[in-house]
Amino acid sequence: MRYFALVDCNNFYASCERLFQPQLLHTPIVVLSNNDGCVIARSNEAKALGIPMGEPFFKIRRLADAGKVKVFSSNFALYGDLSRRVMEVLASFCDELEVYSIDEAFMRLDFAGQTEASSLALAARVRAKVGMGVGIPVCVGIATTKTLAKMANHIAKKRTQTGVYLLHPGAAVLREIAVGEVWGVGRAYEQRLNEANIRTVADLAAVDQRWMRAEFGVVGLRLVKELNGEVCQDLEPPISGRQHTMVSRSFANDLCELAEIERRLALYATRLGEKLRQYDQAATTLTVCLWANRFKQQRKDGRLYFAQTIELPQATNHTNRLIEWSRRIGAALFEAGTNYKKAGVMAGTLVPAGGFQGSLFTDQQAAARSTQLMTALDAINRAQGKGAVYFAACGTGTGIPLRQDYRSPRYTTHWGEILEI
DNA sequence: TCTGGGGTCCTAGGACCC
DNA sequence: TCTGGGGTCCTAGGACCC
Repeated sequence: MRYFALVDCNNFYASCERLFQPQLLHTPIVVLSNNDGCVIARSNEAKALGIPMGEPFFKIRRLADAGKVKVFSSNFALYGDLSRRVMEVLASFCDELEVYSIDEAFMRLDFAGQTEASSLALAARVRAKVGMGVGIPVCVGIATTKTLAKMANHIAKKRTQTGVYLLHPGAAVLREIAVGEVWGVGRAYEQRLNEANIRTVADLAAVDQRWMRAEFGVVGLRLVKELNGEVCQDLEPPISGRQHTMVSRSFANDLCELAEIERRLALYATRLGEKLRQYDQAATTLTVCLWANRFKQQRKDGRLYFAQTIELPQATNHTNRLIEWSRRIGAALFEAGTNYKKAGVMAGTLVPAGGFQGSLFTDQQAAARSTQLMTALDAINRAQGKGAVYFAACGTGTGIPLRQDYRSPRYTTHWGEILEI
């Protein structure tokens, strides 16, 4: 029998912070988004205090000031490094691993000839090895489809002491779990399902599939099939097949000047070029997006989102080209008198770098020189630290001003911040 | 005062073609 | 009372995920 196992780190960002400050083991912890905007991770103790996911920080500042909850700015250098270590351990247990997000992965397990008990024992070994080797607590859910494995993981987290669970379709426990907990059922679907008197996972699994297809399309139909043990989603291949990639950031304060927005776009385009070159990809289209501040509604038509896409004359991952076009599109989108809150640059229809068709009019020598320049730029920035060399369009300041009042040290990725004992 | 940053997939509707 | 219809391609928007 082939199974999927979903391994999910418990309260991942909070667990990462705790790993280096073990005295916080039973303290409520929250981790904030960029610019310390809102809560993106909570320890169990913080959840118990009633702090919701996505809560704006200013609403819980009093709790923090009173010492009721320990607050961290997000430290993605640390989380990314610990994630990599967790995934390495998981990879040692199976041939096929799909890293689904920074804190969870699907494993393909072949349990031929194994009993249920020995499967659970394997899951327990995975859990123990990640705990010992990296220090991050995880839960493991096992089932015959990905959707059921997600559900099994949910049960492992909420309803077991062992942190592992093997789920069969039709299990009685599904009658006790709200339909909104199903992977793929968000707020909107949950409301519509409830209106149709479908309230538990078991209700959804038992629903008429033709009705589901008509009401919720193929997405809904797949959900129901997977809940009944019919495989509709296999493991995804790694990221090489990605459709597009994006760099976007909210600003610490609203921006109203084109020059400042162009500078941000240049910075984001720089990062975008790095991402593309890292995976040997090139963009054939480029989109620039601007968001107006939705809490300062100023337009009569209520529009908050402005975007424009262009087809690049030639696929590229060169920072100078990306900056040039980003600024040009940004200037076309910009309207004076609008408070902008966020901007982004997106590369679309990605193709393998080097493999793409040059235009008839491409200056081959200039293109080769530009490629050399990018290689040198990346090498220097790797050696000297991010942002050691950059384009003048990014301004001469210190990069993007980011509010990070509560950031922990980058213990594992920065020599200057290594843990001292 | 202060509200994240990535991604995916699907569908509806418009443009255009014959 | 009036109405073409069927195909493709593209984009915008909405749902979901973490």
